Amino acid sequence: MKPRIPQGTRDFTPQQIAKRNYIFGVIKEVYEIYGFRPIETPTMELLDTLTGKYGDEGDKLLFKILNNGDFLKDVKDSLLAEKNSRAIIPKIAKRGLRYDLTVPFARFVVMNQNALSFPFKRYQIQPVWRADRPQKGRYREFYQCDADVIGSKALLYEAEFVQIIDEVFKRLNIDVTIHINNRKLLAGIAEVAGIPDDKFVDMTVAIDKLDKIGHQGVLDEMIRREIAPGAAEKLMELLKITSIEALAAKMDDSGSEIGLTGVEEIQEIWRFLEHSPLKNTLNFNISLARGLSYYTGTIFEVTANDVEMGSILGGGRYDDLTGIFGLKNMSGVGISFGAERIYDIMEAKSLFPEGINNNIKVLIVTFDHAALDYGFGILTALRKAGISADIYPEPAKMKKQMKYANAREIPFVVVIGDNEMETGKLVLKNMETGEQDQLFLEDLIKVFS
RNA sequence: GUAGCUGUAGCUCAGUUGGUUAGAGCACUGGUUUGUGGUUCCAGGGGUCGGGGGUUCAAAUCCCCUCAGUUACCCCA
Repeated sequence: MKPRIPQGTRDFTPQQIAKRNYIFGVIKEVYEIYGFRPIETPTMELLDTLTGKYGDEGDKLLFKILNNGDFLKDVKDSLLAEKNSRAIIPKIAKRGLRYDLTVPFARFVVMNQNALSFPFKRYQIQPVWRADRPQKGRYREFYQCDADVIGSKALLYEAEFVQIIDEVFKRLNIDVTIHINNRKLLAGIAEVAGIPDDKFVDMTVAIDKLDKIGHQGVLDEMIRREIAPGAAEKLMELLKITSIEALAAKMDDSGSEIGLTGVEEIQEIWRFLEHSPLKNTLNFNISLARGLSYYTGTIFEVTANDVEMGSILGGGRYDDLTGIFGLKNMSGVGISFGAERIYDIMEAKSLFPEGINNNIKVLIVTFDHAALDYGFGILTALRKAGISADIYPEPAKMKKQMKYANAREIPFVVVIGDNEMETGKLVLKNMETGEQDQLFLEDLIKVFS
């Protein structure tokens, strides 16, 4: 049987795990400094919880879990004969794998509201699953690193997230641009341009591609999406305004209340950050839209400078995420780091620091069975002293044991034979320099402590 | 869902206009050395050339179907 893994999934070697944990570690540390606490939710949710939250496209990308037992027993023959998968799925699958961490979080908040105090700040680093077509930087199983604060409309939290983003990428040594926009401002622009509400989503999908396909491309895309050419052209004119002040004036002139609110929100975030300099650039970007339909206010996105790569973080404010689960008036704002893409960037630019691969310190090699017995005692003493150590499990040829130490990138080897057992002085070899020392056990322990 | 590219040893890949017994490097095993690896030398095992069908005296190579991987679009982290 040929070993395989499902499409879009990956194995991780110890070296890769070390690097991933480094990224997760930095993100966690910063989240905790800003007062976020970790939660975890189950891998699977009830399908009811997930369906309808990500649009039709999202529903198709949900992994469903087949019910246990005789799952076809109660399905009517007529339904089976129809071959309508959509209708049959709820009958044979009541659970699905989580698609993101935000919807499970909303459910969590509603279910645990008595145990939480608001504003509630949580972070969550767990894998999610999407039955998407994999491609570069996109997988069917991947980790999200979310932080959200729920139960407050304060724009101070938006400012905090900007600081968090800045701090994380500063620590990871990646130069980024933090793009920020506001859904209300987009609504205002749509209003001024005369784009009807039912075309708003089409509009945002189109203008989100501005960087990629240019002005003409966006215009074509909007017309393809049946937005009136006149309105589309007016919108393109508005998109050319890049300063917040000019947009504020425009919204004021046109009497767009919602647009004005959007501008004011952005300006308030800027005020919070005025006296706290950032390392990275914070960029107001009118063409930033993001697909997710539940955002209602601020929208964030981060791109790495000097690297061809999609966004490495997304986020925003949503006013009514928990409403669907029966808890009204819970405004929240959150972000999600794209750990996989961050990993790829750091790998490509060799940004992982030395020494994050926490390997064992020393390997004991022996010449014969007597030495192996003796060596096992030494090994135990080292481990009791808290030193990460290993022994080659048999007195194989020196060459083989050394090769093994080398392949595992173990920095030191202790050699044990007749001489060492007689004198009690152990040979410690530095595998990098080739230098050797003779030490008693207690001195050996000191070297590694 | 649509389109392009790729499937040859455990891994990375060569294999010419179809032509004898399909190769290399790494990895693995054994020997050489015999108290020292990364950096001696020698030998060895391991392949239904993704699968099926077709053309041909002859197919890894050409054609068709199929499966898988991958990249791009849609959408998204």
